[in-house]
Amino acid sequence: MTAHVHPHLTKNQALVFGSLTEAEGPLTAYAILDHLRDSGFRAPLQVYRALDKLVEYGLVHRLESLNAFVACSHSGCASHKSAAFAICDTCGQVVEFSPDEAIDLLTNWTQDRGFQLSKTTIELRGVCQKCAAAN
Amino acid sequence: MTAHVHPHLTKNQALVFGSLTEAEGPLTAYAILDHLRDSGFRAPLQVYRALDKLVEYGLVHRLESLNAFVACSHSGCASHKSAAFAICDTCGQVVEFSPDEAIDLLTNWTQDRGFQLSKTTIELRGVCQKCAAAN
DNA sequence: AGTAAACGTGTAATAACATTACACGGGTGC
DNA sequence: GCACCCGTGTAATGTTATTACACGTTTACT
Repeated sequence: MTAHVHPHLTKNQALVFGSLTEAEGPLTAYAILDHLRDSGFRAPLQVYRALDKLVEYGLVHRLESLNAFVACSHSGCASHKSAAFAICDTCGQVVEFSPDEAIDLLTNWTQDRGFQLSKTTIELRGVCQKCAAAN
Repeated sequence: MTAHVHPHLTKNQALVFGSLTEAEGPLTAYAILDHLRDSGFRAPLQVYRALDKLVEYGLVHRLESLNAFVACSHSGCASHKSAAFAICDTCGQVVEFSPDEAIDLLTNWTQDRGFQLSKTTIELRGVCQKCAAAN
């Protein structure tokens, strides 16, 4: 982080980022590859390379529990220290939020133990209000 | 959850659980398979089936960011509401802890939004004190 | 005892996710 | 010019997880 707010995106990075921003929810690398076949993508590596950079720039997050990727909700806004995700197992929708207090508590835990934290993963799985209401 | 504290383990489940408790740190399903070849294991599915049950019983946790599994530190003790993991990227050691306050905050967030939480994943990646000291 | 249901097991094949290795091309700066 | 860095293209391979099918054991009900 401490990244450029508007890093220059290469052609492939822009295509991958476009796929993710157009999508309603998270996409796997191979789903992105399929979307971009018409744009000339041929191999998984083209997607993974772009994703690596986009994640590094903070424009995209990886969802570990899904092996998938989402565009950051706060693009252009580097205000949050770290992100958490509520993932609906019924409709696949993902809500990104910034539980700063909870993250502070976790960060304190690590500092108390001399653990040098580099990445925090918080993912909440369940059923969103809309899907729960729909039974 | 609300599981038996001492569920009966089948032969395969006991073998897989044994591999994980003997191991220093997390193991992938295929690493477990390799360990158990001499005990007659032949296919990944034998491992995955046992792991599914062990996770269901609360005896084993899956580490999403590692695609690996660890024996629960609190085996036989169902006291914690949910677990978090500090994972050292240098030595691979995993420390399990129960950040109840942080989890309460996250749970409140979901309740405020009518999100029915079923699973919480909290994984902290970084470098443990020992490895940091060793440079 | 007979038998159906539930569960565990064994095996093979395949699907899904991710990386390594190698070659090439376009810029930048000496 | 040429060395260096970065992005790209392609193929092959490695790693993680699931589906499908067959069979055996236990449980529980009649």
